Amino acid sequence: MRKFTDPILAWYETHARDLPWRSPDATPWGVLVSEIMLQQTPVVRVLPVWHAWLERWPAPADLAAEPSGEAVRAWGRLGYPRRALRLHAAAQAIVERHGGEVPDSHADLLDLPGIGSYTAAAVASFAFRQRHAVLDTNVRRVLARMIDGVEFPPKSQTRAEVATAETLLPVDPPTAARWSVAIMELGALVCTARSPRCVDCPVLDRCEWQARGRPAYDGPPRRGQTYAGTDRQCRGRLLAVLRDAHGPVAKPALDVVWSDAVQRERALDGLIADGLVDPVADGLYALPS
DNA sequence: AATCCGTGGCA
DNA sequence: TTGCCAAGGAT
Repeated sequence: MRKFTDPILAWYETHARDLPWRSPDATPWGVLVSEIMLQQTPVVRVLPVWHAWLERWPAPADLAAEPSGEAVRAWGRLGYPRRALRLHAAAQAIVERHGGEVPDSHADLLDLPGIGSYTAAAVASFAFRQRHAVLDTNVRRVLARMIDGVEFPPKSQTRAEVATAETLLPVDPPTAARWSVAIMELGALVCTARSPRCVDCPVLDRCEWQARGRPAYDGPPRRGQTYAGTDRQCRGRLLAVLRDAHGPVAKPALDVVWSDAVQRERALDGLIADGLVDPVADGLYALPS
């Protein structure tokens, strides 16, 4: 397997981006925050929010002491604001269960709100230099191409993918951790979803997809997630009003951002049910306290 | 297992 | 212009 790992590890040494959560100064909390923010959100959009977040809340206890609505507001326009709520809940859980220190075990990380198998493996690897198979969208794509010779991985993660990732994982934990970030970086910078830069690939001569002539994806069609007109867009607009306001907002200020009353009420109810909005009084709404 | 959940940049 | 996609998780 070193025929794959060695060239990618060497490539990473010279091509890795200088991201703040990879700095030796980064704390486990900083790594955890970055991983939550990076879920489905590009690095360039995360960077400024991450800096502001860590400056304001340098430790889990700092965030845990704040109302959850402050986390939602500081989240800004990163998207999927339930992540902010879960990060706040995770901070509280870290204080209550782990004395305010981010736990270093995969199982304890997995028990935290908003942390699934990927994020638990990522934090254990990147913050604590442990050995875990880290399977994100980048890694899955690299493995699909390099090993299986197909352009894209299956829709949902398979056992075979996990087995492949574990087979490639170097034995030495610190080396495994570096490998995990290296193959992710390769997927992010070179083995990209669209227009991969194969000429810059350190394992081009070992890539099965390349050997087959880079055949186009022929699996089941991707479902296009139309956004315009959805509840998600409506929720986004409603929450933006509350985020940009200083205090509680009266109902009419929410009504103006979406014309379909039925959908608007459904979206608002959903936000309340999710804990993202607090109906503080008759006709008044605010971010949760 | 399939859906839902934001947002913005880009080819 | 618009579909695609970006370090997923919860239900």
